[in-house]
Amino acid sequence: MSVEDAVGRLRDLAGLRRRVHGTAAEVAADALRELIMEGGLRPGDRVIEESLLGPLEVSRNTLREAFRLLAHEKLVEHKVNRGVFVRTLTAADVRDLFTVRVLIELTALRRSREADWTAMSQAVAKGKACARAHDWLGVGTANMRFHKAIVASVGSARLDELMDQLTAELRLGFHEMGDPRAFHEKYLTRNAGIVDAVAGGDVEGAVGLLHEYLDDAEAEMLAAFSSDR
Amino acid sequence: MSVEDAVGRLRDLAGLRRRVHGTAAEVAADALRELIMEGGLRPGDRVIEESLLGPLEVSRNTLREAFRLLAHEKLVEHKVNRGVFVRTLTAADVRDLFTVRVLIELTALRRSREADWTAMSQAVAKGKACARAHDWLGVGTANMRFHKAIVASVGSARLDELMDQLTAELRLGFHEMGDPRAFHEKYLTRNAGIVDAVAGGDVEGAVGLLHEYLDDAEAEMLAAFSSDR
DNA sequence: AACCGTAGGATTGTTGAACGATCCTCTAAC
DNA sequence: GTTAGAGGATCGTTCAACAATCCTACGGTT
Repeated sequence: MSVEDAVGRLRDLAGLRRRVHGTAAEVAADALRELIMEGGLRPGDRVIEESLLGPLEVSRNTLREAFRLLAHEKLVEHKVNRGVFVRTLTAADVRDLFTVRVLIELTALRRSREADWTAMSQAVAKGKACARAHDWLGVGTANMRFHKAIVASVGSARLDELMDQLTAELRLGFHEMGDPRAFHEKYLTRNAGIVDAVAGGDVEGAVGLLHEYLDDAEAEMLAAFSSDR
Repeated sequence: MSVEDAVGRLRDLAGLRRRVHGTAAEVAADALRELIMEGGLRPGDRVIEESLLGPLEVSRNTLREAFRLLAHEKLVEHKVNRGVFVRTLTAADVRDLFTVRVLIELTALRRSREADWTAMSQAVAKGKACARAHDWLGVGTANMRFHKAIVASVGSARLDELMDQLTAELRLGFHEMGDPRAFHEKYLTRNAGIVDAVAGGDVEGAVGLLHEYLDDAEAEMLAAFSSDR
């Protein structure tokens, strides 16, 4: 996406949200977040304040508040006197993210009950639908939703919030990897396997499958990161 | 602490930090955070922008950036068009905080190794020293450090950060409870028991003790919360 | 040619004042 | 007693300006 395209897209995103919610800073942060998720701003890109004042139609102070919000979500990095940069995941970040996921998701899956399984299987179904439509980024989104559903079975608002942040960070890494189909499609069937196992009463088997899933995904991301750095 | 005292303390805190750290917003946030932790601002208190501009010697925009930082740490609540308030923990918050603690700390303790135990026992020693000096808030701080040390054995930066936030939130609740000695002192010996068990090779026994500890602490806090609300 | 210090420009950090928007309170009418 | 509305307090946002800092490119020295 060219810079001009990104700027235009930003104006559209800001316009859409302006009518819906909250403060100007939140609207600006929403638009920027979406642009980053779409790939319009890539990891490592510098985000210059002045270039966004026009498209977002906010003042500099408000834009800086929006930057603070995104910095807390770890989507951008704020370097004093140097500006804001779209976050670049390191191999250490990937390892840390999966360490946390393993710790939380395995325990959450053990605690899950029947009501939680339906949310999980709905996410799998959504992923299959996206795959049939060849919407591979949609498959990735559905995969994330599946894992969020696992964590949601704990019923903790703070844990849900943590998982939201972890998935947002992981998504940054997705953009740096190659073919989205090759990366996302194969995990779809594995998710289905986990649902089947847990719904069939084999909780520990499902936990084992989930652990293998996470280890494999971590290894695949790490391989991609070490190859180009 | 009177309002005038709080304002004076704030000016001192800001002056101390101004020579050390980064941006003005961070300095202001540090000073406010410390004031909240010391009890100079109590849960439910409204924090009016204008009243802090003078003591902190920052502009309104900068102060608002500081508020954003504290809001993200959940130390203050930002209500649109109504201002910022020092956060008040609800019973639901307490339950959620302990749910997360149980999930993370039990797993972390299972993974701990000898190097981690020294950090844990150092925290216990620090707590005993504070108790001898009748510094009951220091005992509470040392208790928190003990639990942070448990989580640190996972070796995850994100988990450490989460634990920092959880302890900061819990501290808000401490201020609302009565006698700090009665609340903190008895947990000191239980921490020591956990260290002894894990160092003696009885990891699962230690995990059991930790679980009981957390359940009791949660019950005690919940009892205090339901009594006055 | 390689190195170093130094302008100069570009960008961020911070301030102060201003004005509109929103909420709360107090009053007055019913 | 309840409701409606006016007024004041406070917040949300913008704008313009200046200070502080960083990056780059230039020129001098070895």
